[in-house]
Amino acid sequence: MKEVVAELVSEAIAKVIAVKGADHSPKAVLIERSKDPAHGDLATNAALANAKALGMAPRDLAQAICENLPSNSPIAKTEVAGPGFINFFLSGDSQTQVVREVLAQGASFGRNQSGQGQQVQIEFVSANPTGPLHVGHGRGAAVGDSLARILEANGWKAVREFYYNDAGAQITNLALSVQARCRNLGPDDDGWPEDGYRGEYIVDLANAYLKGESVSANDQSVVAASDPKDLDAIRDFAVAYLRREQDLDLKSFAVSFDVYFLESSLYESGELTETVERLIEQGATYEKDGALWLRTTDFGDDKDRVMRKQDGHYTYFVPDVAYHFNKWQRGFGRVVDEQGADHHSTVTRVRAGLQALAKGIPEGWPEYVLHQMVTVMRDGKEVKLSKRAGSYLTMRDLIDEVGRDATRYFLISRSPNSQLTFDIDLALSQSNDNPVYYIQYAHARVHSVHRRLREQGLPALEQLKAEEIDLALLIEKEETELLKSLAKYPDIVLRAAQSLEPQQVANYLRELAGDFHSYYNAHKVIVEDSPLRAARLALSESVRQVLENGLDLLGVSAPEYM
RNA sequence: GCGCCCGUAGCUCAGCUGGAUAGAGUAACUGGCUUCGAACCAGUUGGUCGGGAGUUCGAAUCUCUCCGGGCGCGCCA
Repeated sequence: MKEVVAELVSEAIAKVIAVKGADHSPKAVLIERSKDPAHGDLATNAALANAKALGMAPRDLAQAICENLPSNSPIAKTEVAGPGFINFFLSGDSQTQVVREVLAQGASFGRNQSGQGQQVQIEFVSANPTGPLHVGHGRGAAVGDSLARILEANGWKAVREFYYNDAGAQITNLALSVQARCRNLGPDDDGWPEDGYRGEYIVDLANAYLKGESVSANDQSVVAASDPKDLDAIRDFAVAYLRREQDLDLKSFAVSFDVYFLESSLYESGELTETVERLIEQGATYEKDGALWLRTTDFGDDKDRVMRKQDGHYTYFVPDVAYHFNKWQRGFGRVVDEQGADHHSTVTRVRAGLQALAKGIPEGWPEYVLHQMVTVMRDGKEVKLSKRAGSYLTMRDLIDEVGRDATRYFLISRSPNSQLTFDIDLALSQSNDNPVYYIQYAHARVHSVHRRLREQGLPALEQLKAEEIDLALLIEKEETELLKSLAKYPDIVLRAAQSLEPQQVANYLRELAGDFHSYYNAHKVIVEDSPLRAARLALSESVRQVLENGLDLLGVSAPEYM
């Protein structure tokens, strides 16, 4: 409807310009939804934006535009207001039409094809297999998975990928820590590896290894060799063990991946050395102080970066570049990396490496969504993040205590750009106050209306023919508000994808649920008057459908009972 | 010192490409269930949108600057 009005206004402006004979190409017409019902349904600032160039007073131009609008259109009435806004009052039909659209389209209402079926890869979580997933990973999981769902709703074909570092120094450190535990050493004993992992989970891991347990993760099965001297065996077992733990956490969060990519595969395939050689060939590197440097300053970095250290090992970002080049070669024209903001310094390096590596890779490829820190509060005090198990800092404990839906909603309802405070006491003691229940309750309420209808032997919505539903009967203030809110949903889906901001969906759903609760308290759906009942039933079911569609984009369930 | 993010009601936060009196939740107070589920609703109180300057018909939103907080700035990953 916005598009229709925008078109009409553009044509009207063109006519005004033609009449005046002015040499002016009008600015793009923006139509927005009015916040205040007194300002109609839609409004435009077109007159304000074009008045100066046409040498007209804004209000006069607004009047002229109104006079040039066709009489036969969805616009029932126009008003010039304030400094020169034009307010549009739509005909009743055009406002209630959204209900028919929702009912006809069902789960696909709000979805669009702007992605044109193209592939987009979303890499997220990508935790190193050196410990359990913590709350920060949880935020990445919630945001990344929701982004994938939102892009899918916009016609993209999303591929979810998890990259894990199973090859670097941190993994050696992990293996040494497990080995030390196998020998009954603690973090404060002599012989404990420097910077070893101190968490209690290392003890469990060591015991499992000594007992010869077998674990499987990502279709690989590893049987523990039980030999404390065999560091390679310990490494393999430890990685598989922790990968399995992480998978269980993610499963309980209802997050799954299409591809697990191993850093070690870049070494095995030779892609890592090929990448380095290619960068050397391209003249993007130089030797200095016994190290190999990449000229990242050519691509906006503030200093060049070491690629290969004096000891011959590559620095961490070299596999990152090789990995992303691999993504490019796999044909992903679009890649979104969801990471913690503490990784933001790698953005410039990875992009610089890719620019140096091959022509044709866009400068802004890959895209990044970096979420800010999650701080955890308990007893009014901040709990410092550490990988120590047995506290609420692990993702799984949080899910067990607060529930999957509440945890996902909480982690997704704020802009990734903002720091997030997860108050454990609040989440535990007052979990009913979590907005997710407010939304789910609205959904369950519509179901309860349907149930009630059945109990009373009244015809269900699906038994009614379209002509038996007269939406013109929806004239209450709360009904008008609901109709407007419903009509917004497709815009929200589009905008959430364009800005890669899932919280826009979360905020919208809270508003829609609030509008429905207000309506529900003010008016009965099941009334004696059967045409009115039919219309209200159709409206309520539309709300339920949109709540379900929106919750699905967040990975949150839409329960029928609570 | 440099880069990125943030600063809106007592607290936690929305605020879409700049728009017409700045919104929720929570806390405090007042009302509303023999009537489709009160995990709800209606209302009251509460704000120099961190400070200042600029651009604009119009700024919480854009620009500059200062202040405050977080993260990152390694031949660690």
